[in-house]
Amino acid sequence: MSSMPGELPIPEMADVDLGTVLSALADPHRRAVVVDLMAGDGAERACSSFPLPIAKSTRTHHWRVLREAGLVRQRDAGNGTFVRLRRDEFDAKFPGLLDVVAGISTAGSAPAR
Amino acid sequence: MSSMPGELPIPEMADVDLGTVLSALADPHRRAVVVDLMAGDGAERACSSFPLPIAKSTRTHHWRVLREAGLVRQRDAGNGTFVRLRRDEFDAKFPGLLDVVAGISTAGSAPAR
DNA sequence: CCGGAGGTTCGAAGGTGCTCGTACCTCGTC
DNA sequence: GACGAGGTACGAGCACCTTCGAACCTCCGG
Repeated sequence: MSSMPGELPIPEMADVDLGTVLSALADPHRRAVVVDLMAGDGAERACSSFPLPIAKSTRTHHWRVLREAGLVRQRDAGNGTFVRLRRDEFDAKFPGLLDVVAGISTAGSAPAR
Repeated sequence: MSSMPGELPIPEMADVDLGTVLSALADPHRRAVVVDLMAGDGAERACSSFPLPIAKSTRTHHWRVLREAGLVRQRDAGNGTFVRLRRDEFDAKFPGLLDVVAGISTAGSAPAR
C-alpha cells in the first residue's frame, strides 16, 4: 500500500484478483470511466470531469471499487481529486485485458462509413 | 432463442451484454469451467464431469448464468446434460476476450521449467 | 419394477452491490 | 470570514448473487 502525500492507498498488483477486476469492469459506469481514461493515454484527470449521471456519494463508491480492484491510482489535491490508470502495472499482471475490454466497449462508436 | 430438441434456450449473440459476460466470468467456479472448456477445444462435455465442490442445485444455477450470458450452449440428453462453449459466435462479438481471460487464468499453471 | 445417478425447481438464508440523502470536511475565492 | 465546489462517511433501502436442502422428475441398468 503506497502512502504518498495525497495518494490514496491502493493494493499491490500482486494482491489484485482477476475476479475482483472483472466485477469492477462489469459495471457500465466504471467501464465507461476506464475506457475514457485509456483514451486519455495515461493522463491524469479530475474526478469531477466525468459526466456520470449519479449522486456524488455513489461516485465516491465507484472510485473506491476501481481503486481497490487495482485499476486506478487516486490523488487527493486540495479541493479536488484526480485519477490515473495503473496502465503499465496492470498490463504486466493482466496482459491484454484492458485493451480487449476497451476495444469491445468502443466497438460501434466510430462507424466505418 | 433456439429451440432444438434437448437444446436449452440461449440468447442471440446480438442481445448479449458485455457487463453480463464480465459478471459471469467474475465468479471463480464459472471461470474455471470456461477455461476447462477452452482447453477441450470446442468439445462437448458432460456437466457432471466438472469437479465443482458445490451442491448440485448451485451447479444448475451456474449453468444458467453461463447460458444466459451467452457463453455456453447446453443440451439435455436423457439422463445427463452436456455443455459446449459458443466459441466462434462469442469471439465474433467479443474478439479476444475469452483468450485473454483464459490466458490470465491459466498463467502460472504450467511453469516453464 | 425398483434404485440410483443426474438435474431442475422451489424457498430460504446470508452476503454483497448500487443507489441515494444527509451531514460533515476542506480547500480556494470573494 | 462566509460561501460554494468537490469529496468523504454513514446509514438505509432495495435488488441481486451464491449457497444450500428438500422435493420431485427422468432416464438407464439390473
